[in-house]
Amino acid sequence: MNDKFFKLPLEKQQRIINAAYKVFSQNSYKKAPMSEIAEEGGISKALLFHYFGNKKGLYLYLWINAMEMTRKAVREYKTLETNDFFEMLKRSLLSKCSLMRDYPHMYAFSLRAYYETDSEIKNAIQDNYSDVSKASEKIVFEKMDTSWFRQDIDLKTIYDEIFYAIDGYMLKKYRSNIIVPNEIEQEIIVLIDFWKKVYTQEG
Amino acid sequence: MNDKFFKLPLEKQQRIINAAYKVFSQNSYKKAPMSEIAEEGGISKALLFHYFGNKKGLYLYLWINAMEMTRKAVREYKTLETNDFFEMLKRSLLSKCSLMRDYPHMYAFSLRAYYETDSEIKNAIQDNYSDVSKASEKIVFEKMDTSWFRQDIDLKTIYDEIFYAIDGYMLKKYRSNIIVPNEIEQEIIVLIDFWKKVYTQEG
DNA sequence: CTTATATTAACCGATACGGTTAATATTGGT
DNA sequence: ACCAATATTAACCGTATCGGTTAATATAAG
Repeated sequence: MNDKFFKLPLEKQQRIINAAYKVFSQNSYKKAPMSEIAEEGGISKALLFHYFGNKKGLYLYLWINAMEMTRKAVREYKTLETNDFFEMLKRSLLSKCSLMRDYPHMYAFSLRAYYETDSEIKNAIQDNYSDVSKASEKIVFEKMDTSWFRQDIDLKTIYDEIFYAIDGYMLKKYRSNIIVPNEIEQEIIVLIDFWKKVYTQEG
Repeated sequence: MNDKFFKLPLEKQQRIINAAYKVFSQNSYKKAPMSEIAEEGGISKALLFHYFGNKKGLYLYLWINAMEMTRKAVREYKTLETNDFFEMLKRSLLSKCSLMRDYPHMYAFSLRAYYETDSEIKNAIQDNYSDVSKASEKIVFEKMDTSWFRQDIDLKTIYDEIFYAIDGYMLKKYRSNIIVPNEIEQEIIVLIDFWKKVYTQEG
């Protein structure tokens, strides 16, 4: 990792790492070509190696960067500072939308990286990893106020179902190849309101 | 396409095309290697070319085969012969589970193939394509008995949400790399019962 | 105009690709 | 046991692409 990268204009930095997020999110580590990243980012391949040393260096930077920014966004949106389930869900998802505005393919990259099996990076990645989703799931079930929920349906199933739906929704967006954060934000809000209406008791 | 392929033992046929479904579902058309398919299927690469001519031939066979089998399963499960939404949903999903039993990666392949952009196959694929999901969506909204649904929430949102959740659920299963159709079938039934309870009126 | 820095075109050896071919197993009839 | 037909593959071919380097060029700074 060459520190000169950070002296580039921010817009150029983002263009480069977004290109990398995109290519690495659409291909396995091994089959994601550096040349494709360079082209997508509008720079030469040589410059990519100049900044990040080698392919592994770039990948690891992307991974650490993704985790840092995710944690930062969760903090900024005070995601964990409520015990209202739907409020927390909304903050969590809106924080992800804000990230998506700057880094449209970061979310897809993180998922793919987490399941990456290539031995060259698997170990390096899991060292720097903290299981965000499992941690948040724990918080929901231990600290959350669940008295507003319908009593006749299983809370865990509700929780699973909502996160399946979010994943499926995002998958559809990625498949369409057109990421419009404002649109996503709006549709996410509609979905959350929908869930609140459906899963909580009237009154 | 060489007709001798069909004279192979059925188990061997399935092993080969399942290997192909797997590799093509995990890589783009261009980056899915024939050698990987051969290895995964336990045969030589030369034999693969002997049966299917070339890469494109294999891919197109997989595509046509997937559509045929999907249609056949929908028919066998009498999916469209009911106007109860949840019954239809259940039949539709269970028919997919039955396919998954023999061809675990066919569903993922179909999705990826549908969105494939490679010019060499894009045209050929869309010729042989009938939009199953859009057609079924139309049927739901035109012929379905919706009087049992809760009146206070939008039907289209319910429909979208359910299909997001199914996609997300399947995505999770594929990412875990362990496809157990019996388990999936059971969990799908739980989800459908869950939705029925949540989205229909009491009484 | 000169030096330092940013950037890239061209290149390199290695590998992986789609596809072919010639040789080897395997089968089935006699 | 033999042979012919068929099934299957190892080895090969030309080409494209890969990660990574280098030497040269463009740009900026003093």
